[in-house]
Parts: sequence; C-alpha cells; structure tokens
Amino acid sequence: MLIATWNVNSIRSRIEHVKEWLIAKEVDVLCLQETKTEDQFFPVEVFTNLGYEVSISGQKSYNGVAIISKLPINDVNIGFNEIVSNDPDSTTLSEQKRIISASINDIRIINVYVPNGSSVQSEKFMYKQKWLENLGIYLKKYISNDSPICLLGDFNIAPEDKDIHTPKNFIEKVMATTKERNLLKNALGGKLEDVFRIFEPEGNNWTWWDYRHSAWERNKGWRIDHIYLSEHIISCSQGCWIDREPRSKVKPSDHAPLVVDVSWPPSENENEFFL
DNA sequence: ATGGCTGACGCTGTCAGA
Repeated sequence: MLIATWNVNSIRSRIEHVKEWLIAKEVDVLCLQETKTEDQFFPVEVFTNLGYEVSISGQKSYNGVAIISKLPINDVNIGFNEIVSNDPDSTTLSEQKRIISASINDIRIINVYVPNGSSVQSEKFMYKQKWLENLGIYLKKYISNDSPICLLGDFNIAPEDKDIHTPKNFIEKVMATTKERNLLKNALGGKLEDVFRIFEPEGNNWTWWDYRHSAWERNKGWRIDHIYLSEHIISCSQGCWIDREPRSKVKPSDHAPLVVDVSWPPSENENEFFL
C-alpha cells in the first residue's frame, strides 16, 4: 500500500502533473496540500475517472487539503471542530482549510498543511504555534484510542538542522526555530515516528526547493514535508522516499511528493509473530 | 544567494507562500 503527500501549489495549475504521477506511480492514497480552490472548482472527475475516491476541504486562493484514495474513504473529519470541540480556538483555527482526516483501510489518515508562520516576529508565527498546539489535542484523541495513525503533509518545519541545506543561514528563523520544533515534537506525543528518517538517517534530502535563486538547480532545499506513523504501522513500513521527478518538470510545484510503502494490514503470520 | 519566483485574483498591481 503506497501512501503519499504532496504540496501541489494549486491543484488546478498542477492537475496534469498530479494525474500523470498517479498513473505512473500507482499510489493508493495521495494527500494534497495548497489546493487553493473552493470545493466546487476542484477537478474531482479527473480522479474518479481513474478509479479514485476524493474528499476535499478547500477555500478560495489559499490553503486547501484533499485526500485521493483507491480504497474507500470513511469517517471524514474536516477542520479541528469535530475532534477538538471544547477549545474556543479550534473554530478560528478551522477557518483556514488546513486539516482533513479519514479512515482508510482502518488507518486514520491525517492530512495537514501547517501554517508557514511568515517570520518569528509576526502574528502569523503566533497562529502557527496555536495551530500546532491544537494539532496536539487532535492527535491525542486518536492516540488514546490506540488507532493506527498516518499523519502526513506539509509541516513547514525542518525538525533538525540536517533538514536544511545551509542551516547556519537559518538559525532560529521561521521553520527552524526551537519553539516550533518543540511544539511539533509535543504534538506527536512520543507516539508517532518520522518514517523517512528510519530509511534515510543521513542529511541532504529535501522535499521543498524555493522557486527563487535557482534553488532546484543548485539542490538547495529543505525537508519540511513528512510522514509520521504510529507503532502499529511503523513495523509494516517497507520504504519511504522523496520522488524528485515531478519537481524537475516545467512549471512544477515547489514541493516534491513523499511516499511511504506499508504492508497493510499485517498478514496472519505477522500477527502470530507479534502475539 | 533567501527581498530578486510563482499562483490567485482581477486588472496591469497586491497578497501570500516558505
């Protein structure tokens, strides 16, 4: 089972890239961020024609998340409200369309587009911090249920210095601050693991290259898109990789897709082994 | 080399992203 995340920077601008990629790579579940369109304009039929189901939460111009799945999509949650209902911030934090989750193949797939934060002095950085705190409350509900969880998306955070091409240029800058790194770590509750780092423990792996300064040509990137798995699935993961091919195209998204391969559900024999 | 691209909106500029 292949599960992927991709910030496409406008689904309507990127539809041909996404379609070609899905056909070529045979991904089962694709989570998109920055779709940048209202639900009524999302090109749903492109995906249903390929045999996928689609769940979307979009808005005009900014943000927007979607789940595209070959397997049935059940029990969809949009925004924070349904899960974090007692927090007054959760309503405000749900106005920007940045989180959608669903049950697919008995895995809780949680697709997030974490706010960028702009700069550490800005209001937007406060918003990012509140958003991450709310994500922690949201995740706690599923973690306490003992649900298999796949949390994935654009986190707009480099978890470690080795996730930045030139870390000395970005010390305590947005996406690299101790504050947001700790907020993300706390939100994960010690229960979700960054699966890419299991297979690629060294540095020099990027998922985002700035459009400016020929960052792609010079391979100056950041690793800000991640997939986090709960212990149920982490033991079933067969590989995790960044697919750089779509980033090399003409008029690309500034992000590349990140893919995880999981053997799920675990086979009977594997269950016996764990018993 | 990180203020120097890209997309949306809607109009020839402005906002936001990261």
